[in-house]
Amino acid sequence: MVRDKGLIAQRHDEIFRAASRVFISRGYHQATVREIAREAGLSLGGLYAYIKTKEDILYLVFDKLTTTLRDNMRSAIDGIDDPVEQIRAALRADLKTTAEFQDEILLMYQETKSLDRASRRALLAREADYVGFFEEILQAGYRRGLFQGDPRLAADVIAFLCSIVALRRWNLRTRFTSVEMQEGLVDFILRALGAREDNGT
Amino acid sequence: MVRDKGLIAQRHDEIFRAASRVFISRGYHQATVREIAREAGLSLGGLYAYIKTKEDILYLVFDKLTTTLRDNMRSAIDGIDDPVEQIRAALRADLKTTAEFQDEILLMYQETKSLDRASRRALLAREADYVGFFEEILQAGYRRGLFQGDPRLAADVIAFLCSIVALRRWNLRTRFTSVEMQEGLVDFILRALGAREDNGT
Amino acid sequence: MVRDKGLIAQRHDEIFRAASRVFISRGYHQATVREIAREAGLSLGGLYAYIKTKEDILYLVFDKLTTTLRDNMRSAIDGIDDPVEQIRAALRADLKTTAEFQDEILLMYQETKSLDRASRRALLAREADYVGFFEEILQAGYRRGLFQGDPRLAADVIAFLCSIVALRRWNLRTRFTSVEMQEGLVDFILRALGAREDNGT
Amino acid sequence: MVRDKGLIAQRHDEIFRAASRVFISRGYHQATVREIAREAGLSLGGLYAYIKTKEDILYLVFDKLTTTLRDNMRSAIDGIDDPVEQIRAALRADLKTTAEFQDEILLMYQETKSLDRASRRALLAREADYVGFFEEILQAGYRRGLFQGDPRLAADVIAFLCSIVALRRWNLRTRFTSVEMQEGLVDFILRALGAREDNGT
DNA sequence: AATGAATGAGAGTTCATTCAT
DNA sequence: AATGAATGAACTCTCATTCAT
Repeated sequence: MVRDKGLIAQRHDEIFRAASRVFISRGYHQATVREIAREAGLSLGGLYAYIKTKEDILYLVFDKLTTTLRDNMRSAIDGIDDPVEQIRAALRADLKTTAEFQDEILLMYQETKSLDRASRRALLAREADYVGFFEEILQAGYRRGLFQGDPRLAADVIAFLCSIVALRRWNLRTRFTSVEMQEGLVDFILRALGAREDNGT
Repeated sequence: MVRDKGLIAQRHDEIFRAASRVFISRGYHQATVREIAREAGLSLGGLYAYIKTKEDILYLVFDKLTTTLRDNMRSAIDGIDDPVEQIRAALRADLKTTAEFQDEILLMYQETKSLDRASRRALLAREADYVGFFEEILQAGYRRGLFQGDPRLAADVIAFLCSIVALRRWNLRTRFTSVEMQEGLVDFILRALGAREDNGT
Repeated sequence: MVRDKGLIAQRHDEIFRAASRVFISRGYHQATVREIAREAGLSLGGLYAYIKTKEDILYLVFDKLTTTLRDNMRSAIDGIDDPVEQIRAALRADLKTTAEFQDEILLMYQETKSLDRASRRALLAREADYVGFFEEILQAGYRRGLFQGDPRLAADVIAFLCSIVALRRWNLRTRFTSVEMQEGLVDFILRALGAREDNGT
Repeated sequence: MVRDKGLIAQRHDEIFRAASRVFISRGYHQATVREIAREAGLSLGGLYAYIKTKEDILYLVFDKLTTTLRDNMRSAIDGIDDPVEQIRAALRADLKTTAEFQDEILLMYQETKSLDRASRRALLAREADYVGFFEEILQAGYRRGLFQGDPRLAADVIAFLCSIVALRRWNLRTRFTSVEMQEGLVDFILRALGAREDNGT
């Protein structure tokens, strides 16, 4: 309905931010489109000029989020060669981003099911890609004898483990500081990988 | 409304089973109380004789589930003394139960937020108890020098990691068999714990 | 808003054509003003410079249509003197025009009710005028003893009967060719009028 | 949703009556389901226990109407043998019923288009059946040499002509009494059919 | 103790119309 | 004279819950 590309991008960003807040505080089903419109500073009809359905808003939120996660990950491992250092950097980046967007990530675990088939598939494909980052690093290290165990499974496990920060926050935050948690997790994972220093041999 | 205790227990069990099926296949919000009543073989009014709100049914489902998980865990580690063997048994039990109730566990992660404050707290307290099983074992092993790292954090991490079976099934089941996954996870975790054989010294 | 009379006439014609297409294919209520604007090659605001409400567009369509019907009728009977031949010519003209504008005529029967009181009255007055064409011919023939029955009622009946082509197309077109239908109707009506050749007496 | 068959039949009848009134006075699109519910003495949700969509209500109205028309027609020609007398009886019955249900019949012409494809087809098939009543009579008379012209076309024309009472009421009622109109139409049609008395030869 | 018809608040969505640019 | 983004009232439909029977 609205033609102006720049305006659409700007509004989508506003809607993304407003919807994230509303979905996080009320949940997808409890949230009303009216609330999102109000939070985004739009009228109800105005909001509907930029989306087709309520579900579209949810997808918009997830789309922005996964794009951010991927970009953060990419720049974190850029320029590092040693697989062990890459894994360390990737883990820290993931844990940091997960901590930053813990509400959004929790939302994603809770509400991916509310997307239609096509959107859900698209989203899960992105998630699988994300696991791919870890897998590539692990495979490279494995070939050089730096890691133990199956690198494919480890990639899935590691990617999942980082989300503990978001999914078990209710429990963790009463027991550990963020630093304890992040360093503890990195150590845990590096031990699990049997990581040894790359001495170049 | 209904007084007969035995009847209440029996009906609750029927409702639990029916509601699990309906919530799992349709999601909590999409599921209607009518559907649950029909699936439980009760009339709508009849169902309301045993519950007060729709949310009650959700809590009932989670209550039965967490009870089952705890009981399974208890009997799994019963009679084993060596902490490493205990952890191994606990992990296998958890992974097995998680695989068996993967739908229910996924539901619990997705819909705990739909409970009211009090029910949510009660549920999370049970979850924390569950982590306690792992923690006790790890503490015992740590005191004997069998494990590395912080046992408190490790307990949380391990308990969470087992739920990967339910939460990332969409990805894992296309890449691994259940046995690969379960054995791979046990190995991964034992390496992370730096587990060494208890030689009694 | 727009002052230029020539421009107004031209735009009205474009709007009439666009709106006819849209109303016919989607129905008056289903049609949106946006669609009409797009079909007319105007912007939404642009369209509103030439009409005041959606209903105005409907009236415009009916106005153009009834004007065309009346003009066609006038030129069809122009220059014919014998009432029987006049009736024959009028019928053929009406049937031909009705077949040509069957969609528009169907629309008029369906949506006249959607006009406001004043517009509806104006439209029905034109329709009554149209019946007048037939009545004048019949009255003239009746005075010369060429027709039987009440010429006033016959006029209404005949005018209505021609619209069968538009209103019952769904049924007729599966059973008759256009020529069968048109000739059959003319014969039917002439028999009903008890039409006899004007032998001048 | 509601199980009780008797109750469903009774409510459907109430809904039919209420909806007829509302649709006739406001038109299908202007009418709201709330109005229909109120007019039927039901709550909004209560109404929806007996219908699935607003369109269902429209179909219900048309269904009851066409059933009534057909039944009236059947009993009108029952027991008459002479085709001319049958046609006369059929015409009178049709004109009488059409006059009685003129609002409903006008509504049917206006709003059949608002039904979905399947319902529309079902309705038009009933209409075609109705034409069949006339056609059978005409064919029988034609074989005995009592009528002129194509009986198939005549059947369509006659069936349509009777609806003039409903479709052109706005014009006719200012010019004729009901009796004038009905008798005038019967005469018009019998002349058009070239009907002659059946003298048994 | 059981039934299921009834309630009505509230949801997502559409679209005629306006008006700042 | 033209544009199209914005408005918000109004619509259809759903469903947790109640309560007369």
